[in-house]
Amino acid sequence: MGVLAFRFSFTHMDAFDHLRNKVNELSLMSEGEWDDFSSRWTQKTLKKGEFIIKPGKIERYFYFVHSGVMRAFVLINGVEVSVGFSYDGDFSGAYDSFLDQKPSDWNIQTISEVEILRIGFKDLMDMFDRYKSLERWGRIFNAQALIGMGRRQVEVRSFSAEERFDRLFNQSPHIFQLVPQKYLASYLGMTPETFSRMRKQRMGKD
Amino acid sequence: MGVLAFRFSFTHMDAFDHLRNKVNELSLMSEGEWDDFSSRWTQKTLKKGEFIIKPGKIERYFYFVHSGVMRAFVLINGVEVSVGFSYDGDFSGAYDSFLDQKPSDWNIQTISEVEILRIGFKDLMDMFDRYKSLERWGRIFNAQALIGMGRRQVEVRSFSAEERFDRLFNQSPHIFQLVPQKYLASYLGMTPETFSRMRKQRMGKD
DNA sequence: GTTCTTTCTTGATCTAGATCAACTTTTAGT
DNA sequence: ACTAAAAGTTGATCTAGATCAAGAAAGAAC
Repeated sequence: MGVLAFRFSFTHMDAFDHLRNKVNELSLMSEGEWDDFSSRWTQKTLKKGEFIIKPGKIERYFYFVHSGVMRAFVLINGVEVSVGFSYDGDFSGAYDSFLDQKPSDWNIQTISEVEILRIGFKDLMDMFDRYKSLERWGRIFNAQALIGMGRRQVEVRSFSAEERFDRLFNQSPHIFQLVPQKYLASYLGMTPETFSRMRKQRMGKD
Repeated sequence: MGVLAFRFSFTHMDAFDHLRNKVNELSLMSEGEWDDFSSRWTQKTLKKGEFIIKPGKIERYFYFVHSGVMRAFVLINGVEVSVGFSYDGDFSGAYDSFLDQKPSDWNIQTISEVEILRIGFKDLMDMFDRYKSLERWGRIFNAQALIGMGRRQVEVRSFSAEERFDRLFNQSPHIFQLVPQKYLASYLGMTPETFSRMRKQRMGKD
C-alpha cells in the first residue's frame, strides 16, 4: 500500500512536472506563481476513442497531454478531415471555441489511452489577469502555434501527395507507429488507398 | 501651404489613430502607455511592387497596414504560393523570422501603393516587457491569427477548387477588385487558367 | 480461440484540374 | 500616344490521385 501510494503520487507529479517543464520553455514562472497556477489543473485519464469536444459544444477546458495521442478533425460534407495530432507534451483543445466560449466546429478524439491535465476557462483567464509571466507564455505559445500552422499550410499547398508522404515520413517517422494510417492519409490530404500504395512502394514489409 | 500642412498632419494622425483603434479592439491601453507605444512606430509609404521581406533576410520590423494591399508568398521549386493578403487595418510581417530574428523563407510584397507604420524588433519586445496590456494584446492577436489560419487550413483541405472559388467570392467579393487574379488563383490553390474559367462561368462580363 | 467489425490492400476505372500552346487584353514605361 | 511586357483568356490534351469494388489482415468483443 505504501508502494501504491508512492506510485500514484509519482505518476501524478510526473504529469505536473511535465507541464511545468513545458511552460518554462517559453516563460519562467516564480515558485509562488507556479503553485497557484498548477493548483488550477486537474488530472484525468481518457480511454481510447473518447471525445473531448464535439461540434456544437462549447470547449470549457484547455488541455495538456501528458501521454498518449489525440487527433483533431472537422467533418465536412460527411468527410472527416484530420487537421492535427497532439502527443505527449503538447497542449490541445478546440481553441477558437475555448477563447470566445462559443460552440465549436471541431472534434478532438483520443487515439489511444491518454493522460491529460486540464484547466477551466475561468481559471486560465484568471491566471492571465494575475500573472504577467503567464500572459507572456500565452503570447509566445500562440505565436509558435501560428508559425507552425503557417509552415503546415505551405506544406499542404506546395507539395504533391508523394512529396507530402515522404516529408512526413522523414520528419516524423514515429507517428507512423502511433497513428492509424487512415488518419494520417486524411492529415496528408489523400485517400487511404493512395496512402497505402505509397507506403508499399517505400517499405516492402515493416 | 497651410492646407498642405494640414493635409500632411491629417494623414499622419490618421494612420496612428487607425493603429490605436485596432490595438484597442483587443486590449485597452492607458493614455500614457499609448503615448510611449505609439512613439516607437514610424510611418512609411511603399511603392507598388516593393518587397518588405525576401527569403534569407531577417525581418526587423512588425508592420501595420494603414492603406493598400500586400501579399505574402513563398517560392517552392520556382513556383510562387500566395499564402495571404494584408489590407488596411491588418498587421503584417514575416512573423517567424521576426520573432526569433532568424532568416525568413517568406516574401512580402506590395500589390499597390501602401502606407504602413512599422516598429522595430527591440522596441516591440521592450514594449511587451514594460506593459502587461500590450503583452495581452499580443497574446490575443496571435490567438486570433491562429484561429483564422486554422479555418483557412480547413477551407483549403475540404473544398474543391470550385467551392473555394465560390466561398471566397461570397465572403470577400471586394478582394476580386483589389488583387490580380493570378495571385488569387494561387491563394485558392489553382492555376490562373482554372481561375479564369470559373470566373467566366459565374459572371459573363464585369 | 472464434466471430464480427474495422482497417488495410490491390486492381480497374474515371475525372478535376493541370499543363501546353496560341491569342487577346491590360498595364507600365518612355 | 506608342510600344513592350505582363496578365488574362480559350481550347486541346494529359495525369495525379480519386473513386469503386472486392478481398485480406488485423483488432476488439465475447
